[in-house]
Amino acid sequence: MLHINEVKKMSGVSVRTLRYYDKIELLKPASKTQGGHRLYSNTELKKLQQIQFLKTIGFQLSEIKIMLESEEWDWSISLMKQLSYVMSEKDRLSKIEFNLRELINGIAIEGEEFRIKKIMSLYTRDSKDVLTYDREELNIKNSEVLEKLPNMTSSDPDSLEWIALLGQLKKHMHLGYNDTRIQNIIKRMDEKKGEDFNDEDAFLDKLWDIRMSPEESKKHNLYPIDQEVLNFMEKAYIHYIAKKG
Amino acid sequence: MLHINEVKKMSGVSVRTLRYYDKIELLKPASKTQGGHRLYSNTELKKLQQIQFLKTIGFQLSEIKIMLESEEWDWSISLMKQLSYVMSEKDRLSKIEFNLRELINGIAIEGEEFRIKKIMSLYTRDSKDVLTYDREELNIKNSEVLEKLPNMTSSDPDSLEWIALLGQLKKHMHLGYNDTRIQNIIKRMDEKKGEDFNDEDAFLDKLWDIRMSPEESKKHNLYPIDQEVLNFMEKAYIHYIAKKG
DNA sequence: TATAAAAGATGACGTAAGGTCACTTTCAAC
DNA sequence: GTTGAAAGTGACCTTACGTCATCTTTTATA
Repeated sequence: MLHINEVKKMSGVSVRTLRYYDKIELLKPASKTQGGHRLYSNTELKKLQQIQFLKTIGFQLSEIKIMLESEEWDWSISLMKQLSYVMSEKDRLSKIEFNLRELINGIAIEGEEFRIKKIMSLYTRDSKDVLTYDREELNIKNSEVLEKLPNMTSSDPDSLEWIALLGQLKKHMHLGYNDTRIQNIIKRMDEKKGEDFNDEDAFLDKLWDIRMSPEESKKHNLYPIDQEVLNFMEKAYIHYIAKKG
Repeated sequence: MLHINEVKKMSGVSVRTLRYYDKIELLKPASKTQGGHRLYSNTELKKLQQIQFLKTIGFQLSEIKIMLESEEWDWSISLMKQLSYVMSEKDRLSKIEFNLRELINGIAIEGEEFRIKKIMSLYTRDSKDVLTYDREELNIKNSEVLEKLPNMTSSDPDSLEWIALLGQLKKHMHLGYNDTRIQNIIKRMDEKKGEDFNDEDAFLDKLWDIRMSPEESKKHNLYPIDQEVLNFMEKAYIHYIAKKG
């Protein structure tokens, strides 16, 4: 027979938790001393481990209680239920992750305040399902970019580099287009532009050429790049070519 | 001025919730009638939508309150923190999903007997060790990541470029270290490494040198860079240097 | 065997974000 | 002025315990 503290040491479950399980009748001690101290046997230890496991796969204590009480429990059904729940949760988190990355990259390019407020106001209506609303918005705005969207998610490293490079350009813009650092960034941009291997580059070239037309830039509003940065990029690029050439 | 029920209809937020937000001083009505009925203006509606959005990306009300109260809040840090939390949650759910599928398949294949044997053995034998280890590992991950965050916010375009470059390396690793595209990426890495301008680069150099020590690489786990990629990077880099002369 | 210290028990309050009653007061229309 | 709808407040409920505060039992030692 084990005292409550020994059970704690063997299972890692806190004393408070054991008393709580006793109270809600999930796990009662095998017996008690005359003075009322709880005593546990191996049977209870095993059951405790079952509880631990079922908790880690996401069941609530009330559910676990029912499962362990009834001898003939249909495990497969509740496991399937649990699996579908876990999957939907993962899905939800993926959407959140997507939104977060978009926001973070937006900040990297645009700087703090402006972008945040802009994006937040994008989610104004039915905030029930943010992502579907988002998709619709994009659909309406520009179907062209939408086709590229699956490849253009911010977690794609190729696109990410463009975002990073543009962000650095803005960050160090104050150094002037002739600065070494700026010229290096431009150089890397040019080199990356030169990689004309896959189909994505049609889009990337467009991004590069956006600087020519403010109207075009409005069409590709996924990561709005303000005109100032684009103008600066053009200047710095010309300078780079002149030096190089 | 809008009555509370009109706000509900426009925002989808329950009346109880609005009263709750009032009580915790997250969102106070613009004014009240003589009788004490809450009246909201457009300003409050907008703020409510911001709250809704921040909630959908997983922030707690207490955090949202602080964010909206302080004028110049460092959004990038809290967004990164949130992202790292979301990622660890996804990770946890993936492990649960794995366990669930294993159990379900076991039942499907082996029938009744399986559930007793497998489930029992799963938690009696080593599940306890596995689980506690698991939790601790996650905790360590989180705290370590948080320490690095101030320097390593990937909303900073400089760090972002490193992440993007490493990501591309991984993505195109299958092409082999001698491939033109790979060599181009390595070239840009080398060039960026050469930019030893500001203080952040101490960290970036470390990132570059991580390939030497697997233990160090574990410390910088925000965007886990597996050893495979690092080894590949080393090979490709050696090749690049050799070619370059 | 007396006593002190450690271990255990019990109970209350707190957590996050509200839901759900129960009861009272105000608003708006007639 | 009356009345029904809408608004107000307050209390208790939810999960799975953590954290005191106070009291009792057990155990070790003198």
